[in-house]
Amino acid sequence: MDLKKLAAALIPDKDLLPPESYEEIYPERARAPKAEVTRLAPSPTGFIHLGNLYSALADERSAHTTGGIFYLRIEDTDEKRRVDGAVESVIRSLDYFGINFDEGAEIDSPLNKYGPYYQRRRAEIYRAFAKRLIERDLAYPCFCTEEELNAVREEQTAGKKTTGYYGSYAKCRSLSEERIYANLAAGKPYVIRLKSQGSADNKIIFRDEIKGEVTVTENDQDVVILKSDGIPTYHFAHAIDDHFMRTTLVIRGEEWLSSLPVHLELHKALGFRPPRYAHTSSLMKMDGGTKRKLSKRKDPELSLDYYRKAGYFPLAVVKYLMTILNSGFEEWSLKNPEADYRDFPFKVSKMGKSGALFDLDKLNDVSKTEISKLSAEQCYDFLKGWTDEFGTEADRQHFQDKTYIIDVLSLIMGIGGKKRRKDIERAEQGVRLIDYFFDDTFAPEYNYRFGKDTVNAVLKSFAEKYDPSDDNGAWFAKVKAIAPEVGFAAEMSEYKTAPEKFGGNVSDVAEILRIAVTGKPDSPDLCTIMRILGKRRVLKRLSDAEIL
RNA sequence: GGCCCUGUGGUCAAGCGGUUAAGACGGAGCCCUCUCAAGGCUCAAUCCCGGGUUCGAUUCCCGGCAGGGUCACCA
Repeated sequence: MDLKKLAAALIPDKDLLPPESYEEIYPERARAPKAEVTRLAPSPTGFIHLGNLYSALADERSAHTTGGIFYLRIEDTDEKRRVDGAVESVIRSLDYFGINFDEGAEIDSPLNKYGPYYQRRRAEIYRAFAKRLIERDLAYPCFCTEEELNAVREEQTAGKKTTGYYGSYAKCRSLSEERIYANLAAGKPYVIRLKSQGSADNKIIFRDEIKGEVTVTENDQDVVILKSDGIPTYHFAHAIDDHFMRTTLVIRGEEWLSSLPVHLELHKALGFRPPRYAHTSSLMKMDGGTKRKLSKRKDPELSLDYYRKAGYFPLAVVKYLMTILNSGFEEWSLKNPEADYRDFPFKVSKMGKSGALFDLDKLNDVSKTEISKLSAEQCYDFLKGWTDEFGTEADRQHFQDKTYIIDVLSLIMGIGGKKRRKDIERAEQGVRLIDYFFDDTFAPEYNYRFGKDTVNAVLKSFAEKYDPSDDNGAWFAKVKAIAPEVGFAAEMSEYKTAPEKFGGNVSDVAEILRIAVTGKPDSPDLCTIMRILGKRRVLKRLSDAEIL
């Protein structure tokens, strides 16, 4: 059979470049020996999720800790799945979490010399190589219909055979020249398949950057490389793109491990040296009694929007992911609390081999400590950013008064002091925590644990003694002084030795005042709260709180 | 079902033939304290099972079992 003629008939494109020329068009990158070139290669199917972020972070860190390049390639070979605006959304979402590309689709960079970065725009490259494969008898046309393929699969399943297009099941592999041209003349649609040279009897020992030595079966499947619309499949596009974009390290989910033999054979057929691969274990979730991969449909916590809405600090999400990515990160963070996470010596080889369960408690903990490190200004910006988008009208109103909010936050969060409040995981909690500092959202619940006479006596007595210029010591001395007036112990030690002799103690006096002023039995330092609220408001709240 | 990956406390996990089997989150308790928060201290809790190899296996080998993944003209 005249393969050159066949190739020309199958891929009649006029001005395809000779495949070899691409080696010069996309030369090896000048880079330091250890610098990694990595990529994120999403299909533009819509919104990016936590799994993507996780993977992107591994890519980005691998590139940037080695002085390499991290680029964005769009795998848009499946027209049906395309969603408008998806690319911008990927870039924006990642940017929100502080992850940026050096190069690639929609990235404004002088480094963009390996594009186009959309696979649909690289059609001629794939077709040039497919043509070359046909000429070399490493690929052939297949006219099988979906029905025929399904029938074969059913037969294979029934006979407990390996499913797929291989060996004697690969009918079109041995089509006669006449038959091929007749089909072509009849206008039958066709795909181009790889003519596999492998055998399922052979094992390949492969070194994965995460899993270590992996034993896989050699590929013997005549996989489709060009679909009937002339667009490549993922497998084919991956081999060509990662070669010519000079990717050194392909980091992808472990669901790809099973198609690794295909990729290895494709690289061989194409005459490329394969990149190094790192197959990451996936994020899992506990469902019922068993673990399962986090799912886009079922699990809202997979969506990145979920974290934005809930008001997690973006850096916290990233750091949480870092703790899963490299377990040494957590210990390192503890030793270097002020350090930028980017200074951590990230290594793909240190990534866990087994799928980690997504742990909300841990995320909450990381988020708490990140928020507790914010300056008053940063805290204000963070909370304001959240209220602008997700808060109530009242919240937005409150955040107009920046100086007042900053005073409140400094107190509530303990900013500047030695004791930082460290229980705010999400912006929303922080915003709700300061409601009582505003008259319109002050919603007291007067749940006193003492009777009317005691409560009113405490309230009245304090109102008489109250002087806004008192410092903490003077303020507390006054609170103490009220205790004996209502039969409470002024000293805790005194109370502890004989609790039955008193109706209560100083902390109970403080509790009554606290409920009156903040509307709740718990709050930060009451003295400071009163100072921020101001005399007029304090006195009003004290009298409003009396039991009638 | 075939093939592949994984298997240390509830969770994330160090560990690479000899350890009292780290640490973190979560849980329980105590202390401190005007309450909350924070902080300090203490406690409970782990090597999937069975065979080997070895003086000695969590660690190496084999076999089970369990969980996950994958078997498309989707990526």
